[in-house]
Amino acid sequence: MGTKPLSGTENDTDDADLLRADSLAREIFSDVANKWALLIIETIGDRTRRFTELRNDIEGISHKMLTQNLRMLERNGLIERTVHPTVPPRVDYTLTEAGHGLRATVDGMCDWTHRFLSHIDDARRRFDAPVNG
Amino acid sequence: MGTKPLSGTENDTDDADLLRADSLAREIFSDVANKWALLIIETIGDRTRRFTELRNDIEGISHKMLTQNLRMLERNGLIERTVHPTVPPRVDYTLTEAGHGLRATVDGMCDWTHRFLSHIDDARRRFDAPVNG
DNA sequence: CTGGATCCAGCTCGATACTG
DNA sequence: CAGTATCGAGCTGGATCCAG
Repeated sequence: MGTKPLSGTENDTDDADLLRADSLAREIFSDVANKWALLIIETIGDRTRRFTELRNDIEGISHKMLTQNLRMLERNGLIERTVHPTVPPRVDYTLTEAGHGLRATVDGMCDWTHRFLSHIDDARRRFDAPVNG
Repeated sequence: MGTKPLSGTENDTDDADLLRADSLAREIFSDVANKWALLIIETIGDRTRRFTELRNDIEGISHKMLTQNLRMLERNGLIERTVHPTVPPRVDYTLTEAGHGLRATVDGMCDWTHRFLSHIDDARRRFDAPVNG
């Protein structure tokens, strides 16, 4: 709301148009539309999570990818990083308001994934079917 | 529906859990959570689009990436590919029901991007601020 | 524990050429 | 127009080491 006209009459690609027209929007979209970023956002959720917790909970993510994406998300103001000056160090990550907003859409995507899971599985099998004669 | 328990009591990462527990879900998520796939879904929208139209409308996408992602989306049953046996050939792409479902969530992400655009821009500037003394 | 830096194998992607 | 195949530069990402 606010800046966006949102005609809604017959323009069926308004959102995509905005991504096309605005290079900053496109840049943000590119940052955010990757599996590690979305998985991190989703995994933090409502909680306060520590680096190692995330590392353990996100299967397959490497130290480097986690660090890198965490920095990127922090830079974009999607997560907040709190350093506790203890020893050993303790660093907490939480979602910001913007982060929670994104999380809502990722929730939708997770939901979608599970709704169409078997449908997609079928489609794959059909597509991958041997070209037997 | 069906296979998903969905407690809803205090589990704040149920969606992420499902992505973690189910390797197929994770695989689908990984396929779909990339910028080109989402941009293609969003650009097709409600319309019937041709290869070259998509190529022209999605700024920065290469012939190869478009082909590759189109195949992947078709394999997952998210888009339908229709070949018209004319000359020159004409191939139409439309979203399937599953594709439209995904599109809805991408719409949400586009919307989010624009809602938090200036917020994110600010956060970036703060983060990138020169470490002047 | 957190995280920066480096090394390098492997994959990604763009360019190009070729088919129907 | 749509699509496949190939090649090579460059980026990605995992492993590892070091530091606070």
